[in-house]
Amino acid sequence: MSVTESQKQLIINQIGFLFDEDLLKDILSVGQVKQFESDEIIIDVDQNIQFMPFILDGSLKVSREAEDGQELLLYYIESGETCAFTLQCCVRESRSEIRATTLEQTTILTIPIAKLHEWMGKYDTWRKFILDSYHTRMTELIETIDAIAFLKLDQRLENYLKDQAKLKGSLEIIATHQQIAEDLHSSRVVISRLLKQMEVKGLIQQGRNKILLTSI
Amino acid sequence: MSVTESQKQLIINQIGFLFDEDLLKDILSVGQVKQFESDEIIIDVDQNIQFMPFILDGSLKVSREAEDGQELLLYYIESGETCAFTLQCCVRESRSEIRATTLEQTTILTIPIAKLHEWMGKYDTWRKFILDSYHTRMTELIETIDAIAFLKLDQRLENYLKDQAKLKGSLEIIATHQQIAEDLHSSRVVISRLLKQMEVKGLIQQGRNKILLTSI
DNA sequence: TTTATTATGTGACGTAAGTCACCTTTTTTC
DNA sequence: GAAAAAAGGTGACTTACGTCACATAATAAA
Repeated sequence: MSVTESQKQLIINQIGFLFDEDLLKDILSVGQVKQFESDEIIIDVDQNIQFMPFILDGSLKVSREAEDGQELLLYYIESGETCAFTLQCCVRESRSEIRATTLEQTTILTIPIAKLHEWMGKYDTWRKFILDSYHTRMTELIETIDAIAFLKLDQRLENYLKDQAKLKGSLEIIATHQQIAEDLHSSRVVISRLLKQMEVKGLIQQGRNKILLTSI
Repeated sequence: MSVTESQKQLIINQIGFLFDEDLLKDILSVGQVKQFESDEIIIDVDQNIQFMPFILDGSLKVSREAEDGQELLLYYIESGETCAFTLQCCVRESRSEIRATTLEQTTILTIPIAKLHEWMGKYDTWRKFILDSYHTRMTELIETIDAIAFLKLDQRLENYLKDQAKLKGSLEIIATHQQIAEDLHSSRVVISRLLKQMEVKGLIQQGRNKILLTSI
């Protein structure tokens, strides 16, 4: 057995409902469960991807890097989801175009890429899952485009804070102004100013390294 | 026969190489070829999609609309390609999140959505094509995000003009400043100014409703 | 030909956001 | 506890871009 009994239960709880029995058996027999700390890079730009990751617990952020090293947040991946970009990298044996970083302690189930292709021909629930994953990501990318193109920074910042709170399941967000600025592709000074405005309006309370959402 | 002999040849030339023989036979037996004029809306936001489109000749632009009616260009679809968004709309029976408009006289092969699912289980070359389509579109969406987030408007305009020229296969671009402004989600006045700058620099020549790329 | 309509040019001005400089406060390190 | 590092606050300034107002040129309609 490549997974322990308790890991098996976790897998069944988190992603079991997505697949039929036979496929679940296959997943349990070839999958491996790995633990990552916060802020670890799981997949990096230009890296060759060897496995497909399922998030069992925790969360990832997926971001893009410009030539000058500037970063931009694309979307988050939460429990029960996977990274659609991995799929094609495997099929095409191409390199990653994005970076995936853990946001907290995260448990990931990894599937060797050889299996992905095999299951596409074999399991209907697998095909549905893969197509769903792609579609979810595309929709989120479009939402990202909408936000950058149509919203002003103060509104994007507010959305960002709400997203973070939802993701972590807490109204207290642990982050420096610098980190937020990088995610939103802005500068520390600007973010500091906007956060101060929000504080004056009574939307948040600030402490060193943390922001508390008061009136959401 | 739902397609004529000459249409059959067009299909084989444009997309035949993608699929194996049996699948191509299926495509020829259920597909229908339709002609569209320039600037026709093929798929609109919130519309229910009944078919999957293959571009045999011509091109489409895919765009997004904000609440206030502002538009933003997402990407282009050229000969031999399809719209990945359609795929999932079919599977999920959800509504379109985007708008697809013809850029010129365009010939499209339509496949009834019922077949898509069937072929996913049946043909390996079909699965590969679908995954490839998704991946291409995601990559293009990311490039769009890169452009909006990292580039200034003058650079985006230059890229836009080059893309248009490539797409139409001509260095003369037929468009008003207003149309360009809408695609780039900017304003007419700003585009006029930037184009004038490019003209002064000797990059382009301008006429009413047209722009000629001189030094590319 | 005269009149409307559409496309483009341009100055003046407003605003969001980025940059720079420098400061204070909090935390870490020695 | 002193020194260094990290985080955050703030005024002054710049820049890209948008908006408004109005002028001119080209084309279509009457």
